Amino acid sequence: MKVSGPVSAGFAPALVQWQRRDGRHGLPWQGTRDPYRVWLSEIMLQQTQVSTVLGYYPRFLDRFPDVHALAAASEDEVMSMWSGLGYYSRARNLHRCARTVVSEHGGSFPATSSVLATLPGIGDSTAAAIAAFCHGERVSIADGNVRRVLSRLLAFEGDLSQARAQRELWQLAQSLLPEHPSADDMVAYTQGLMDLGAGVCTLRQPACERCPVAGLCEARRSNTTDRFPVKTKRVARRHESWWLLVLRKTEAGQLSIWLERRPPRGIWAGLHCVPVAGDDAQALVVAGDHAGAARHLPALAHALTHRELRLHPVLVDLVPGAAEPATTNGRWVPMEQLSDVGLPAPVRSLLQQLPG
DNA sequence: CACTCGTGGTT
DNA sequence: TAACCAAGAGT
Repeated sequence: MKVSGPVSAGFAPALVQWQRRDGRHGLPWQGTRDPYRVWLSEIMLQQTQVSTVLGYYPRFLDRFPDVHALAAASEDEVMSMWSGLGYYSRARNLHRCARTVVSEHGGSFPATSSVLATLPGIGDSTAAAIAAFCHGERVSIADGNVRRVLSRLLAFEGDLSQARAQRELWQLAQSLLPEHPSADDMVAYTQGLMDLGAGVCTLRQPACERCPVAGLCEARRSNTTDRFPVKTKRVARRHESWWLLVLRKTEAGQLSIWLERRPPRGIWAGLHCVPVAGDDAQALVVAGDHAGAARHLPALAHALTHRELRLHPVLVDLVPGAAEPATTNGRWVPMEQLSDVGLPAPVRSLLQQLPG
């Protein structure tokens, strides 16, 4: 699967030149070839917008300045720093990857994309990004930006909701790489693909008048940019109601919340959370003999990729000397220490604005 | 391969 | 506003 004609010859040079003049250069993870910093940014940026990562990356880097610091940390420390960023398997794999790099690679990240892709949490696209940015390897990233830019450039008709078409397009991406790039060329080219997708070749209303390769673009020529990328399948989102039992107690002037650890698989796996029940009655069973004091707070909606959650908080203040909650593997966490615990975003939000 | 996994922004 | 999706990977 290759691209021929003027597109293959002109695309990469035009993109590289454009990126150097008009692309982004001031992001916190740019201007370095430190694999740790590049790797961390790429993991955080998976399915996550730049504006969101900007609020996490500097703090995370400050707390874990290098791969050794991250490897030495506990998983709970890592999860607390990741809390709110979502897709928490990324954080667990990040931690595992740091420990693997230290224990099996002498503390240095592998230099090639193929070896990088064997590490936890690093797939083909992330491996390519790290290798291109840090070592100038001639390999293409394969993210959403690339799929959109190239599917328009080539008027690629494959259905990108299918894995086979994605692989096919990735092969085309490989054939569009600069022919004999320097390391700096690969940095500019890789960044250029993302910058073009993020700021010019956008999902809706692409700014073709600002596009450096508009003259090569088949979708532009045929005025069909809105048909690409082709995706047929839709996300099926089912609705569920969850009851969140907020158990609260005061001991020695210390206000605490009862938190459990979520199961190792599924939604919010491994995070801390208030007890979750499938209905109101189950929540009150967990609350035990204090259910009478339960206060039902207004429900809040929380959308995940495949589910639409309706969360029903039930607040119970335990009296001094009351029996422990009827749950296992839970513990009391003082309100002041919630910032040190990995919590789902809606749960953290809920606990921060409880009524007195 | 199809499915699962968070959260926030955009239209 | 419900739908779509963003620097994807693991199972």
